[in-house]
Amino acid sequence: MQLAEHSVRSMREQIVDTLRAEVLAGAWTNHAPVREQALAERFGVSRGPIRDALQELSREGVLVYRPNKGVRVNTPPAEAERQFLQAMRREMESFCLSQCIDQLTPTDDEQLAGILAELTRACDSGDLSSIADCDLAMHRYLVRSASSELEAIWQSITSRLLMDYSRIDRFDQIISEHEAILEAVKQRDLKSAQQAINANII
Amino acid sequence: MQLAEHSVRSMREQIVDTLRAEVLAGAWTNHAPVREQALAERFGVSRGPIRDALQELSREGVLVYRPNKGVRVNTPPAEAERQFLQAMRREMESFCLSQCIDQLTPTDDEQLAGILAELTRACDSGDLSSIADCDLAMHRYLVRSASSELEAIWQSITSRLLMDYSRIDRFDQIISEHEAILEAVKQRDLKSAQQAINANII
DNA sequence: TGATTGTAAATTGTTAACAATCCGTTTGAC
DNA sequence: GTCAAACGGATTGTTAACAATTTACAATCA
Repeated sequence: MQLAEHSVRSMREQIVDTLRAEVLAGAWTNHAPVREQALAERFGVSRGPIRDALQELSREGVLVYRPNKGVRVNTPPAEAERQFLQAMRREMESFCLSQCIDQLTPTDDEQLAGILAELTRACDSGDLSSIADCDLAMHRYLVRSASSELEAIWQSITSRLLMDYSRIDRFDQIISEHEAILEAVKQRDLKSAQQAINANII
Repeated sequence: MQLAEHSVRSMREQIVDTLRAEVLAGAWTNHAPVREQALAERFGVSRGPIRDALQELSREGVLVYRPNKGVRVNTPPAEAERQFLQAMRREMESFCLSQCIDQLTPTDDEQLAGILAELTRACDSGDLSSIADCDLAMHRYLVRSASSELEAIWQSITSRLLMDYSRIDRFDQIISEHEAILEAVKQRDLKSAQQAINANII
């Protein structure tokens, strides 16, 4: 349940999180290849950690790696695959809820409330990248509370699903959906929480 | 459907495949940390490609990475998690079969028959590492035929499941189960193939 | 013209040296 | 004797230079 060791974000993790958020927010096209040197200069490090980050994002499905040719932004999955991944994500989050909900503490409730508050701010300011970030942060928090093992799998499913994340509109709806999730979790009401999550994953 | 570009195995992929097979065959304990320098000397390369391989295996769940402390062999999942992962693997392979079975060619049949032949040889010689390898190779072939995207997710699920792969006995049963899979696939009989796969994934 | 080969620049892949961190041991104060 | 700080070897993290490969473009030939 504890999320210790989290202040220790390695250089690679920071780069990964930044780049993933940008790609999923649609900031990059998949026409031009991603150049290591340019990213190294931007982040003020050498190409080593950049290569590490690009490799991780490739394994996650955000980028595509081809030997000796570098990486590009991945394309969204085909429709049948997308529906299957969606079903997997639902099942996974339902399972994680069932595993963790009875072990959550008031501290966890506060953490989730904090994420919700940040999501609200992001919606107010219309910061798409930040909205996508906060949206995922709440789901990730629950998955991680259940199992850090499943978190990696959840991430690669979710990243692939969000490769065509064109659904960032209806800010008020996003907020209310996440309020419903938080409320059900606070009540430790598994069934309601699972329903709220399923309603949010469309 | 084509599996082109497969002769181009990068150094990293070769190392990853070798180490994964060894860990899943139980050749390593999780008591001692994995040392980069030792592996570099063994494979005759510098630490760079080794680090890449270890990072990939960590993301896959075979190893566990801790900043500044290197990697160790991962521990098997808890029982509830194991059952969930098993269900995911079944659903995933069923889905992949439904996607690819009608597009398989006689060439694919030959490939699968070749894997089965190699599995039989491995069982005869009792080479556990090779048995595990061939077992997975047939499943992977079908998953990859459906979607190279899903292959990465399938791999990380399967690797975690096989962290306690103590079930390598009954060689004759392993062979007959895979013969049943191949036969159903050859007939392009989706239902039978899915049943055969489900029977094999225990 | 159109295809093909040769060449140079750009890019990725690998290496070895250096920096930062961890961990077991020793040292020293109390 | 016990505990904590300091030392030193071992290990991981990062960097910059070098090697191998790809790519774009120009020159050559049918």
